[in-house]
Amino acid sequence: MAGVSCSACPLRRFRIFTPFTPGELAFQQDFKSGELTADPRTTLLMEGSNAPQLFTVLSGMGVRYKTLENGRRQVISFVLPGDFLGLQAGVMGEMRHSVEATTRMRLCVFRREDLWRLFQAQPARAYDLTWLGAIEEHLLGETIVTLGQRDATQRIAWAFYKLFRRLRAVGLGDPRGVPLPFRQQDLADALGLSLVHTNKTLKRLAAAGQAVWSRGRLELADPAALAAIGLVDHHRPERRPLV
Amino acid sequence: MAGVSCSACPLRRFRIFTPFTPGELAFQQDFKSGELTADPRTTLLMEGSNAPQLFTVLSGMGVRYKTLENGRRQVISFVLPGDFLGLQAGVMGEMRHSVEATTRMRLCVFRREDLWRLFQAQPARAYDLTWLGAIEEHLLGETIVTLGQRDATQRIAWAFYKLFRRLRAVGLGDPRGVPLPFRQQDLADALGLSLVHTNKTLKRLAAAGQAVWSRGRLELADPAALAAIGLVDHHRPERRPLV
DNA sequence: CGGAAGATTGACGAATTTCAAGCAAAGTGG
DNA sequence: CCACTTTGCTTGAAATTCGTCAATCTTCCG
Repeated sequence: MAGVSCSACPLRRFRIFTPFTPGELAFQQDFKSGELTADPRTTLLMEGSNAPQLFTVLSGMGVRYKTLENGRRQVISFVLPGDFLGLQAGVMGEMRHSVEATTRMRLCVFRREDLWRLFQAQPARAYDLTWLGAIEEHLLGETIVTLGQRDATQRIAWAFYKLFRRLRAVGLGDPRGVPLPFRQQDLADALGLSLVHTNKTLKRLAAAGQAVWSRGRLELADPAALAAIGLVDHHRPERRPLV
Repeated sequence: MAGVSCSACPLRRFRIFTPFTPGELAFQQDFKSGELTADPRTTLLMEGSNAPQLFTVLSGMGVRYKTLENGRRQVISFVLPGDFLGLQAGVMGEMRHSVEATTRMRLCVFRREDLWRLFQAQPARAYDLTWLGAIEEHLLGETIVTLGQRDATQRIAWAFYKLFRRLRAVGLGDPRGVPLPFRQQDLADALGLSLVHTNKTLKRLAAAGQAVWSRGRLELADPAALAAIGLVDHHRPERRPLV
């Protein structure tokens, strides 16, 4: 699976090769590279934990989620290559949601102290980080709009379109389709729908020839048409020139 | 209405008294103080605009919202004293949602250029800003969980409890209740519910003696009980010591 | 081959939306 | 000060989306 170069990490200048307590996490770590590999199902960050690590996703995918007392799970967002993980814990002191690897993932690891040193010594990089945060905040805002105002078909169309664009932007897939290694249950939990209703809506989208998602691959006949169904708000966030 | 001191602005050292084009916005501005007053219904930031201003809310309340092509509106979050507005535009170049004043508001104004100068010269303040961003991101994540997994009663209980806590934290109201000058329609749009269903659910909460919201004031008999109904995740974000 | 995880389907019920009025409070102009 | 208007709140009934239950099927893997 293609990925993102480690040179894309906002903190790359401050990379520190943090050894983990052996067995502390089910990670295999390559100390030479400062990278880390996580197997599918591994919890990278756990809600309530005071994780001292920050990650940049180099390759692989996962989910951020939160579990309620009543057992229901909400997937807050899908984690794709290029995403930055742990800023919340880094800055608030504690994760308020969990992050789990869906596929095998490669990650670039930093320590929390690096974050503060970054702000002191590399304002441009700190600004980049804030930019990443704003992008993420924007995505969460759009997700709120989706959960609040769109019906099942629109939600799925919206999600498919956004995932397609995000994945294409990091070089994955081709103009016809992208890898999407999640379960229907993950999508249902992300969109606030039941598994059954998600399944039936998926079926309808496929029957209509608009989107086929099977065996971990999402194929879109006409992304623009799907965007229209999902009432997608077109906007390409661009890096704002400093000043 | 009580408020927040301007000295709480993360950018206070960089305050610049930006004169607006007269009549450009329906604002009354006090040039001497670098503050700005917005009347109810005034749009502070508009979706799609390239607003050169950033604000800290000193007093008053408003809503962030986004309107869909189909006319439906989603309130992304309620804007309370102490909130920072416009970071998205400041860093992404364009607002992706609008912000409207509900009550009369007092704001502290900055220019976008100040943001970059802040990162260069005041790393601690830049860090504060990132901290604010992380808090906001956390709130949006919780909102997603609410819209995705909670039913109408739980959503309203959750919203009431969170608003109560946030308002109390900035010194508004008293242990029995807080000012909440929004319309039922605003709450409905924030929680992804219809006005009718919101109204009936509010009625039930009031009849059960759990929360009474009328004439702009929200009274909670027992905040903890309401939190339980709303399955609220207890957590008090604290300022993380640097390093 | 057997087991487990995930996908699929139909039937039924519950939560929520929409539609359609009517009511109350607060402003506005004469 | 009073019609008149506007905005927001309230209520009932009908329509619908969506969730739950229960079962079956498929795929994958050891």
